[in-house]
Amino acid sequence: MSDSTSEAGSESTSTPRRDFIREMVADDVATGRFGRGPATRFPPEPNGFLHMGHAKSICLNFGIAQEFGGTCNLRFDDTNPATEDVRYVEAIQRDVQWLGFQWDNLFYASDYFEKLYEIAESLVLKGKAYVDSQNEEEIRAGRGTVTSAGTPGPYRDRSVEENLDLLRRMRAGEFADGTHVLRAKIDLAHVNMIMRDPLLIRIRHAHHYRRGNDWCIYPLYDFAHGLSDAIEGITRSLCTLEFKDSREIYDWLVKEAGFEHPPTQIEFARLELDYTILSKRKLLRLVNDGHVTGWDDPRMPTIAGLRRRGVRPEAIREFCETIGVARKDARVEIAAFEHAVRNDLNMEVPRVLCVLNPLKVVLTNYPEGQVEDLDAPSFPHDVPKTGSRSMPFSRELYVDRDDFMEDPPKKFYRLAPGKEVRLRFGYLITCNEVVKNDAGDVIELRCTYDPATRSGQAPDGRKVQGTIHWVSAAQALSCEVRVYDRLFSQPDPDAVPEGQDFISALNPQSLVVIPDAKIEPSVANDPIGSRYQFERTGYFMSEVESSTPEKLVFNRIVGLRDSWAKEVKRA
RNA sequence: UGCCCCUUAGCUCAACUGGCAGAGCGUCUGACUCUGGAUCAGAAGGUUCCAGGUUCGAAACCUGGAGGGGCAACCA
Repeated sequence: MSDSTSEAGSESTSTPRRDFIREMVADDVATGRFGRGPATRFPPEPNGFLHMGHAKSICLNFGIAQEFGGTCNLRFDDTNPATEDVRYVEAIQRDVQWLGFQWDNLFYASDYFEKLYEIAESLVLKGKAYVDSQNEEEIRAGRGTVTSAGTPGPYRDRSVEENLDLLRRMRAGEFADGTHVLRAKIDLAHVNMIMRDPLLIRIRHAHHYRRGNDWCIYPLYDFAHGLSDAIEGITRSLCTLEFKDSREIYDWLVKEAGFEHPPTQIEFARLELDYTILSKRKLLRLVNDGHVTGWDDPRMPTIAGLRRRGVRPEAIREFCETIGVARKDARVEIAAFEHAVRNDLNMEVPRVLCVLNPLKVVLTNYPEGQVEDLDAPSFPHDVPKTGSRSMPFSRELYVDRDDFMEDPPKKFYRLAPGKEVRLRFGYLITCNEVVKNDAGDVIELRCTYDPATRSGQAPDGRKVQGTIHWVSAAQALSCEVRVYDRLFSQPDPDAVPEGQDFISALNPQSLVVIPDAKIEPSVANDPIGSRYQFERTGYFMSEVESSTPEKLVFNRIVGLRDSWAKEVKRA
């Protein structure tokens, strides 16, 4: 952010490191090469929900506009009637805004169809484009291969008049799908396959979600994209690496169309994240095949999913900043994202105690019927926030089953027969007796508390290693907790054995529902959607769709780092 | 097999036009002594893929090699 420059003398020690794209934009500003301010755009196709990969692009495009006083448009690249839907354009707008960005203009490539058509005619007139009437297979065959040149088809040298006539009749709807296409006339032997007379326009008698049935010739990506950028006065068109080879046709088209100071394409590496998948096509399959509950399933890497899970936009922006932008394919560890999420939440959300897997504890020497209120600060000492709540304490409590072992290994600092632990914000207790049912399951612990240790400290100075969380049985609220974990069980979900696909890599444990957890009563009247750290467990948010005042439901946003689990794994 | 891109710490990545190779995660140690897990501090960790060359100086530029990726959709 902008720290004040008024601070004395210190040479800009905090000049932010710039990536290669920002360097270029800074240079554009310095040299005035475009004759206009920096202008970027975020151009999603409305055929799915936005995900983390888009978040990277959004932060880049909108971020550059903010930092350099430029503009950033939201443009829907809606040139394929088969896949697009208003529902997606609405979701995309909501997600961009939720991330904290506002576009300068909202545009649709489908509004440029007429303009694009005019450009197409002008290319025909210049002899730079022709109508090809070969079928798909013939065109493919005529393109050659990466190592051999293509061969001209029989329609390549049609006259300008014939091309123009055919193009007009294509537009008028006289021809069936696939009978003709408009192609740029460039070079069938070009080393760049994309330049071998790329297809510009195809016939599609289909319903377009915005144009209805009034338009039947649809521009292909390469034709529409650069020219749309140029029409909007974009200066730098930021896209991912796989479009590298498209840059040549991009430049060719904006030049042939006669744009002054046309935009220039810059490519950066697309984001890949461990243990998840960032491909709209594959995410759509998860949705359609019912592997998740929808695009906003909290396990999805979509913006909507992360929002529902409880992640804040600040964390996503912070993450995008830390991963940077470069020209090398980057696979980022999901741990880095989880770190950003914790880092954000740590400074923001209050701590509460929630027992996920309740085990009853009876304090045999605590007066029956007595309830005392313990004061519990909501934030640890190093979070600069204040506030506290009171926690009822009584003879019957719940602690977490994980915090008790009947036959503990060494270095287990929690409850075990004969062992003493500290109850967070409360007394030291010692376990004296383990009660089991007929099946041999532990159903209750009978303990004694030390009345002199209300502060958590023993007056005699004895050390107690473990501190565990707890709730008072009578006052605790029952709640449902949905423990979300990684969607896939391996870092690269596509790296599966022959014959299988990413579906087989799904993590069967990605959602574990705990129907009856016990949470301290202080949260009872908090608004739905409140976030907390459940101490020693993780960060949680009350589920917006499912929580009711009668029955709270919590999503686990992210767990805490767990060194004991690591210790266990090591053993 | 043609063209293009990439190769830097254990891992994932930075390093503007050649000028002391840096982060995050992970690991280890310490502090806070009421979160075993938060947070903070410190440490360890490098033949910049290899071989040559240019230069006072190369991760960066040049040549060759090795390994990985992209491109031959009427998708974007």
